[in-house]
Amino acid sequence: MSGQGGPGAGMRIGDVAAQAGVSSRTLRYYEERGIFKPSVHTSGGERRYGPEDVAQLRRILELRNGLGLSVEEVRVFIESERRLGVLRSAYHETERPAERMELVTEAVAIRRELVARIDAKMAQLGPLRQELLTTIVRQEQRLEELRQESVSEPA
Amino acid sequence: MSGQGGPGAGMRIGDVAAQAGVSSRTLRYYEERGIFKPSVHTSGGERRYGPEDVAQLRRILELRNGLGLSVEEVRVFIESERRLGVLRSAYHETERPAERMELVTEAVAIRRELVARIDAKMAQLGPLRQELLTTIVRQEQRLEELRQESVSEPA
DNA sequence: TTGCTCCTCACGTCACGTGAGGTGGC
DNA sequence: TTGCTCCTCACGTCACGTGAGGTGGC
Repeated sequence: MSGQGGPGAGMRIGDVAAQAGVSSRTLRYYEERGIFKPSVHTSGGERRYGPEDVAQLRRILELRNGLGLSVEEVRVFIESERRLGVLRSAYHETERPAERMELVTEAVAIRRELVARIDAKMAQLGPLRQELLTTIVRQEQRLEELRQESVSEPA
Repeated sequence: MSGQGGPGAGMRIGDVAAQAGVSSRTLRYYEERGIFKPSVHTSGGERRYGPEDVAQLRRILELRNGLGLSVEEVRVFIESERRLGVLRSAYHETERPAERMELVTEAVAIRRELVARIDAKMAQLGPLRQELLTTIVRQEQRLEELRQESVSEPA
């Protein structure tokens, strides 16, 4: 036992937030909205986050930053992942095939929709990037011209 | 004169909004924040938008949706484009080379930063997309298995 | 004991959504 | 004249930001 490197167990909210590039307030807000809670609260009332919590947070921010999902949309996705985890651990036991098929079908639909969103976003980003680069190249040529002018005609 | 196809000149706010996939409120809000105003107001106080306005709006939404820029960030970008337009039209007249170089340098910097943002976003989206697809394939295999089960073992 | 971070209210802000009540245009 | 859309307040909401005032832990 021990060798955990720390006092209690898990990281404090400020460290988790800083590492993820968000504020402590954001983590508390996510907890309030039911999408991200710490595995442990200390007796003094402080939140402590384990490695799985940190991984979960990374996932949430990936969906938020990359796809611009709302907190509610993230909640639906996380919920679907959680239910699939339950399903996997109870693979051939309690659940009836019909129920499992329903869950998996729903999960596939959610993921398909996310892929569609990603594709739509990338279809926007590609041309925009290309256009910006073209403009940059053109403006750098203009800069070079202006540099020549300001040398040959100083005042 | 005339042959414009419409009564006054330009589109009404509801049509512009619907075509762009946003609400009228959003357009009024953008006007309030100084990033998007109609070229004409009718005597009755209604907003009328021309084709250049529609193109401008498309650009704004591209930056908002694709990159998640705030209204203020969009304003800075639009402002930079506007000043470059002025610069271009007054190419060899009023502006001194030093001023022009300053403006162009600033514009290049803004665009470089946007390209960097796009690259960062695409670097996030690619792997996420791949992971979702992998999961989808795996879950569809599971669905097929469950289908087999529900046939061979109906009750 | 002193800092530092944490805690819970609670009000502020950004980007709109959503009526309330009234006027303009085909 | 009747609908429909437009107008301006103005309050509501979502996702946090930002102190206010107080407690916990190295």
